[in-house]
Amino acid sequence: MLEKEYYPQQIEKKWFDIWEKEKPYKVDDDSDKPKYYALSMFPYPSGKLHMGHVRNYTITDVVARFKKAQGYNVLHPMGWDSFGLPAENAAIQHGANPEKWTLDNIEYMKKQLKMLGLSVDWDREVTTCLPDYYKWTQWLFIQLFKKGLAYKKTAPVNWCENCHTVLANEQVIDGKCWRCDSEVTKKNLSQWFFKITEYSEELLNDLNLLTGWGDNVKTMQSNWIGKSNGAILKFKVKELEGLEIPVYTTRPDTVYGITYLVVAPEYKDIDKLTTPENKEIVEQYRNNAKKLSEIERLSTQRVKTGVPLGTHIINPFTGRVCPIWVADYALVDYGTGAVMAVPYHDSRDFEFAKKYNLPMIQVITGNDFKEGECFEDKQGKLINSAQFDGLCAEDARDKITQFAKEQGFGEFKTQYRLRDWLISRQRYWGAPIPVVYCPKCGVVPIPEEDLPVLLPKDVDFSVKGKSPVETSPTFRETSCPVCGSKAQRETDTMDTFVCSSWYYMRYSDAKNDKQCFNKDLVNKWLPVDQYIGGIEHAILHLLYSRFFTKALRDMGLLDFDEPFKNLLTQGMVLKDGSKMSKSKGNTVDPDDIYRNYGADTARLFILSDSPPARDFDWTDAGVDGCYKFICRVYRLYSKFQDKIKKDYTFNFENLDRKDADLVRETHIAIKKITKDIETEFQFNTVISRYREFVNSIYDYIKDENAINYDVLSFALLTLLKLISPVCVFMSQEIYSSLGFDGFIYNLPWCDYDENLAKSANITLIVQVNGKIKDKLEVESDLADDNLKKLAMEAPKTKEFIQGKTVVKTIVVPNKLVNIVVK
RNA sequence: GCCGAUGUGGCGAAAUUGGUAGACGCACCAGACUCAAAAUCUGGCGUGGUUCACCCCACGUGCCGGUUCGACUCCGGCCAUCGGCACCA
Repeated sequence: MLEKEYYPQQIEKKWFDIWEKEKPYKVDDDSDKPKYYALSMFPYPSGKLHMGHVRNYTITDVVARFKKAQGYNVLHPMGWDSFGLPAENAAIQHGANPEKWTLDNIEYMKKQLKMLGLSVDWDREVTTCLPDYYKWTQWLFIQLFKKGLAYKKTAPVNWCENCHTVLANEQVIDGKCWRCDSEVTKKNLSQWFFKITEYSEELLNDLNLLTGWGDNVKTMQSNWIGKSNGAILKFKVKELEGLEIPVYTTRPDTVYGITYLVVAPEYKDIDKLTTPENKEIVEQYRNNAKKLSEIERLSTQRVKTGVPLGTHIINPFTGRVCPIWVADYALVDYGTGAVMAVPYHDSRDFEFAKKYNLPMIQVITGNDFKEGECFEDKQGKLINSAQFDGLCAEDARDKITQFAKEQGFGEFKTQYRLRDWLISRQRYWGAPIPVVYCPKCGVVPIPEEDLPVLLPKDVDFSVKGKSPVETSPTFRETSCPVCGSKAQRETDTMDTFVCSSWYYMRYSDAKNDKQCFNKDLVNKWLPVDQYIGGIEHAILHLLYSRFFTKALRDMGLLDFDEPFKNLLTQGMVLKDGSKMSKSKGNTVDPDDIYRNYGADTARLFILSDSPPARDFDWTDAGVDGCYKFICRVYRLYSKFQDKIKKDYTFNFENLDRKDADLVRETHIAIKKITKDIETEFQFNTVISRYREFVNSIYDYIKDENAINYDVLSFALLTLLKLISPVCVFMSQEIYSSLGFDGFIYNLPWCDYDENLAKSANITLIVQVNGKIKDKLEVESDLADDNLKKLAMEAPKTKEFIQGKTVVKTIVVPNKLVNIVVK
């Protein structure tokens, strides 16, 4: 029996317990239904769920339930991105154990997720910080290492002093650490990298395959990869026999305008290139450059500086001898670290040349050319360029590079901005990098049978200035797996983004203790059909995962090219116009909402108002409104629970007008709601349709004596299924109370009849010269001639066309008639 | 500077893809019920004008222009906000 009023707390608790026991969401790998993989970006177990999580997982859950109802075998898993700095910081600040801290948080948040009513198969739960998972992260590292895709090198890397670790380029935002916002400096260190650059071209090209991704994310990735086409040109050094300086340029068409050459302060041959007289000023300049922070160094505002080295290059095209300068506007890690300077046609060179009185030569001309100003036009014509004079710049770029290639001092070159992914971290709470350093054998990976390399527990978090792993008295000293002699273990751990680059594959075979996953299962379930999460991972996680997929494919571990077929980046949850955050004090605790309104209200509200991709403004009034709506729906069923017929039957042809209209409304509701979910997951309009449909039903029952209970039952039972993906607790409660067995989750989606999914009457718009003059209620599906006749005969039409000539009449079936008069 | 997204009532938004602009909701206003309040139900709600009971007219989707019988929607040119990239040669 349904209560008269709706009490979410009792009802939700009841179904929480039943679902926990009966596991209706367990997935069957062997089902012969078509598969559908719905995935949310898994959470970091920070302590408590926030509204961003609620929004993310509710969207995915509704998608999963809808697809299930449509007959798919749906995989909807959940897990924990559970390595990372906050756990370690809690350890340092409060003396907590990172593992306990993390697992406690997981336990709490897991309960919160279950209370939200997610249709998750918890038997596939993945926790990246547990050895049964990170064993396979380590195994994958070793496979990458064997393939040459994981390597160690000494390089200038990003260092965050506050977090006391190195960072990947992707984790440096505007020169600052992505986590703690403190300034990042460069350090020369030996670190582990993944060779993501090996896949630059494919990562860029395959963006075209991702038709289910938004342009915003694709452009961000494309910008990040930063492909440019140009040439390498080699310049002989006049004073040093045999030494050449290669430069990378996208403007080989301007070679005849070179007047000097610039190398970065860290350029490798800089000592050789410096004459004894210039040694002192060059040393001084380089030392100053070293002191600059990344932010200062990369600022476009800064005045360019530099000093001459004293040596010169010979331009092979002109024979011209040009001085070599060191200047920090040249970057050591892009191109070759050296730049050919063409002041007339590059604004940076122009600024520099003006400051130091270096000569300029014009080699391109065009319409907008102004004497004495930098001219960067890429479409102009060449002048002062010997046999290339008169060519348009675009052609000249190819011809000049071709010429250089034939002469042996140049070649075509494609350059990418993307750098290799730095994955080692000097921190404790991560997967240990599974290698040892042997004085005889060098870098040796741990044999597979010895995995996992467990994180040591005997560590001291209070020691400053080094990784806690290094404080373990037992971890570091070991023996070489190859020769058995004394060796040292790597104490760095992996970036957490390594763990999250393959978790969605593990869900396909989460409990496998023999392999990272079975190949058939990963090929069966992946690619992910719908991935949903925040835009903040547009580059980081999504790019790394794409790289992992391609690398694992090339190792033969799987057979697809892209991990995520469709991507929905949901907007932020705002309160009072700004992002919910603890520091602003404008957060809303999901627990409070559960307690006061129930999870169904939270689910309904977070989907209402705004489309998923846009930001969503949380308001207390909005929550109230949704709660009222849920009660309004519930009352319909509690009022008619004795009258609702499970086996309703009626013949549409024999129905009264009023009853037929409700049947039509019902078909219209199915049609529109289905369409709105299928196209772009427009849940805000789905919820509008619920309300419209409920309003129609309330209209229908106004006259209690005129109710046809077969028709009403049809409407109410349809509404119940339509609303069930969103209001999961209430719909289940009503379903069971009405005497149905099992879970409404397993009930198929509703079908509709196209002929009945439209109104019997339409409003015909009558326009004269495109302006609305009248609206007529007419039967739908009338022939054009009939509509025309009706429109012409309408009294208002006559009034407006009187004394004028009808030039033409446009009829849009079921919509309008436009009469054009003169 | 380059690239992307967005721009519609007091607010969140909708618009069958070229055909009634503002569905649905929030807020607000009025009425019913009540001793009263809450809850619930009914109705109103873009701007201006004219009459002021209802009708009618003009304007209105960031701005300017174009195409069309008809434009939030298509085309051209701008502006603003947000986001990404950027001394990348």
